[in-house]
Amino acid sequence: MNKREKITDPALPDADDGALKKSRYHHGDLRAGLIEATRRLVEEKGPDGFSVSDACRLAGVSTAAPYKHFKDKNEMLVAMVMEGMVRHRDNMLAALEGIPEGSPERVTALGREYVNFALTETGVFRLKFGGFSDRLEDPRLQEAGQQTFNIVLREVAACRNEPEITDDVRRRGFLLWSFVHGLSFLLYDKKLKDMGGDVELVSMLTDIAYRVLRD
Amino acid sequence: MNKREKITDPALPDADDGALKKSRYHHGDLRAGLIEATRRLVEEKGPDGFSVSDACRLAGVSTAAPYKHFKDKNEMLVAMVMEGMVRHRDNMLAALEGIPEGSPERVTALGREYVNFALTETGVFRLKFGGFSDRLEDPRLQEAGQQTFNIVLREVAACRNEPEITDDVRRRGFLLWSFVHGLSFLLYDKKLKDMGGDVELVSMLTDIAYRVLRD
DNA sequence: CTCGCAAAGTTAGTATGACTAACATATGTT
DNA sequence: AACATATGTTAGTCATACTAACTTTGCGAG
Repeated sequence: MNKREKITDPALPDADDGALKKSRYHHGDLRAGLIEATRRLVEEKGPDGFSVSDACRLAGVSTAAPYKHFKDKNEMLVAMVMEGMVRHRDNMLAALEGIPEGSPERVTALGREYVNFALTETGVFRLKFGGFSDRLEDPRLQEAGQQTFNIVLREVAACRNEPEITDDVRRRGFLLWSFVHGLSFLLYDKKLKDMGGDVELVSMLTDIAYRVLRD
Repeated sequence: MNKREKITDPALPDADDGALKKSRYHHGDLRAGLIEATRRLVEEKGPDGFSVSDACRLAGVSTAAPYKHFKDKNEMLVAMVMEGMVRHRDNMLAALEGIPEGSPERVTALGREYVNFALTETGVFRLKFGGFSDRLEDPRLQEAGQQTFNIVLREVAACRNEPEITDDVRRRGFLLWSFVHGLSFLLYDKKLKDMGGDVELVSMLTDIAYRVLRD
């Protein structure tokens, strides 16, 4: 899915030495490079283990370089999470492909993809929802999240044969969201395994969707 | 930014203020004092805004003092969260008082108290479940959480007229936990208000308990 | 009672990380 | 070609986690 090269091109060891050290003073697209480095490190070390210095080392620049592109560490994280949310939304939309309109399977597909993202891009997910710092409450992030939730609401409305997104639809959507959201956290924490549960994720999602979409 | 003074009353140095600081060379119970300071600060500044130095200032000791009682910052947090989990469990047990055995109201009462704790002691809750650092995965914390979940399982079993905690009970309990867990996160993030929802927490809990405990 | 030792504090110092200031180099109009 | 600007660097400040080595205090054995 993601084809990423090394962030800093190894930049061939200057075959013609003697000449001035002409090896790329400018990175090319450091902003993107830093976001990618941030993403990797957050996934690897966790949101609180991440440091700007590490990102700089990964990107191969000095520790002052990021501040030409981001106000501070927090803005780096916000930018990274923002990209993640876009992927999140795209993945959810893609998960709907080929499933007939108005069927509950569309809702469970969204749920599965939600959990999947949370478990795959744990760092992003936890930064966005884990209550890391109040500082991460950027309006653009809120907006992106809202858009994603609207996808769910649309499907719930379709399942309920509602032409509009009514309060009832919103309520059911929120119930489903709560469940899937909590599930994401608990599965990451391995709570299911801890209690010796051998429950299948899909059957659980189907179960809850059935319960919440009915009546 | 740091306008912090000592919180404890500077007057009456010999008075036992029972708070965080004693004026003697030896604190008396610095371990407890530091845990309390940690709790306050985590609630105030958030889990990631917390610093050992701040806790020391609050407790009125030097920045090296904590290391006579805790291995490192992480152990301070673990100790603090541990105390929180005990409160959490006690609160949930207390919430059951006076509600007839085997009634679904007992389950919703547990849910209400769960959410209430998450919203009241946000810092503790997020430290435990927000996925801060893997380092916080102390077996004693896992154990404490398991005990609390067992309270839920017992009530679910009673509602279902099961003498034992069967796989079915465990499954339904887990569904409920997921929901309430996710709800805790979303409510803190104010997602409900953001979507213009005017849904009552209690009615929502009753709703979901009804759906999951039935059939 | 007091002696001495361990527990519990202290000060001073190291290492690392976030961020800033001042300087250096590349880049793209014109 | 030249300058303005974007983008990068080095060097330094400040805060924090943690350690080392010293000091004070409580307390138990003789």
